[in-house]
Amino acid sequence: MEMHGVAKILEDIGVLLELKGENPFKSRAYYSAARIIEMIGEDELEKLVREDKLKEVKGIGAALDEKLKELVLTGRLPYYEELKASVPESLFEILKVPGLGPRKVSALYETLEITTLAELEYACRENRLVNLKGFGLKTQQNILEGIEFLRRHQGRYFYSEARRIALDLLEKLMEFTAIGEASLAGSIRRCREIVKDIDLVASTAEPDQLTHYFAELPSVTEVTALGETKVSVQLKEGINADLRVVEPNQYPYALHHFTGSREHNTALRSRAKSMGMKINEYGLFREDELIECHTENEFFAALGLAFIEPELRENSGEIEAAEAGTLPLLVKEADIRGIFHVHTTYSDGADSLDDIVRGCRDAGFEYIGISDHSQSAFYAGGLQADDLKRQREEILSLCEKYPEIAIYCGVESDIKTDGSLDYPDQVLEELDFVIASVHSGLKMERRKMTERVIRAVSNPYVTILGHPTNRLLLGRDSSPLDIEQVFEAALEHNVILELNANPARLDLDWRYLKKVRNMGLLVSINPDAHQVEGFGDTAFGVAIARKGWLEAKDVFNSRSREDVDAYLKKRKAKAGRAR
DNA sequence: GCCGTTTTCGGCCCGACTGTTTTCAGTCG
Repeated sequence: MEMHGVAKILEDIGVLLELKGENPFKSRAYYSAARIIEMIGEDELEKLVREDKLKEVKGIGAALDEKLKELVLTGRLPYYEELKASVPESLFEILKVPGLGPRKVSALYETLEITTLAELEYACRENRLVNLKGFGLKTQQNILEGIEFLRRHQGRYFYSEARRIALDLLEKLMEFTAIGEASLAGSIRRCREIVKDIDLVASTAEPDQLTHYFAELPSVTEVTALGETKVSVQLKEGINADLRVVEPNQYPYALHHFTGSREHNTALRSRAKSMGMKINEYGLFREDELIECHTENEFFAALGLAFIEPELRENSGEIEAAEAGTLPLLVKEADIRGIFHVHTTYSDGADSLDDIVRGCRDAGFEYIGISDHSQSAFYAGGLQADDLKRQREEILSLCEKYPEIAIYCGVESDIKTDGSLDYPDQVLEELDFVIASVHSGLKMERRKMTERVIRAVSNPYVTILGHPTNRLLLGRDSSPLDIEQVFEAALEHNVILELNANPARLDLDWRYLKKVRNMGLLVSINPDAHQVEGFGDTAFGVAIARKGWLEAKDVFNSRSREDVDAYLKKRKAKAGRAR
């Protein structure tokens, strides 16, 4: 049973219980368990089940323990199947309509027997919602707009894109004359790889003017809510943005509150309560007395905690670590000293080798690793052994031309379906490094795919495993793969794992990184750049690395030129002996 | 359904906004 399968099932049960009007706290218990399973991972879950230790996990009680055991051991859960059979599956689609929650969806189902988006749209057009208790003309209109919104955008955006739009908004916000402080908040501030909307927090002495100023910005196409402290708008890019406005002395509390995550906030509030305090977006209180904090730093301190970086606020151990003083010193963009995984016009890159090297030097990096596609990658103009030789000669001359930067000659070799690489050893041994990546045959059976990747990782010439799961965000699921086994093999064979920083990949997922770090594996944050501008993607990789608790010492390309030189030479010598 | 240094029962984080109501339920974050 797949980990994300288990988490998804628990999540579904939560929704189904809500639809059936069950005790909302019961649903919450399932949602919370889904989160827990997501974080602990597949291996760990199975281990806990086999050792009968699942019940010791906070948030898993007797009932969930039993259900999870059944699910993991048999791959089935009749409780879930029966629950699911009692409610039309298409109701899940309807739940995605903004403004429709389980109660309303349930009412639509019970009274009008609406089960699909199409039926709902039809019922709205036939004016059937107007006289329904709890509904009205306005709700009906909102639902119609919501359906259209869903069809246009699935309501999900890449972090890179949403962040760019959000920063533009923030800039506009700062132009308001009476602005105090303002910041990005929400999932963008936490660096989630996919976001649904933009959250902003601002302080001002003139809240009324600010909310109207925001609602009237030129990029706003629709105002969906406008209150005294909150504005919700839709932007021309399709994405929604929420602004929360507070008084200057409330700012740090509000910033924390609207940064979330919900799970982090809930956990922190419980902690505050147990310490005799109360948290809301306007402050931290003991009795009714405000505990004064001027920054988020002071806010955490008042709760007996070290400052928790926004990226870590997912309630996955950060509060405990902040209490114990064991939070990681997260890697920063400035720690990145060189770049691997860069394509040139030799294969499918847009810039010449010379331009790429110069661009990398000008960006202030100490080294660059060139890795064009290998010969099987026809679609990308992969290099024959002769082309590689020619490229190597050009690199040697560029080394003389640009002595400030080390240029490593490598390749991104396809991993063929049997797990072998795309060149014979005599070709590979000439190179400074090799990135091995799967590019085709993505839908193999799980066991075969795992064997394939492990065989590649076991090849002594492989330095880095490229985009390990092959997922495309919002486009393609990860390849079926026993990733834990791949990690073990990488550790055994001293292979670095790529964190591919392309905003559509961000592969490895941050949820794996803490485990990777604890295993002692090295990660290389690679832009997979196809032009000079592509180096900028490295920042997205750093954001994900931070989210995965990585420190500079866990990141290969935060090492100095001398250290990387030594590492690659040693690795190469070892490969030669292994043959 | 979970949890307990007040508790094995009775709580469970907290508040804004909208639309439907005429005091509040539902949704959202």
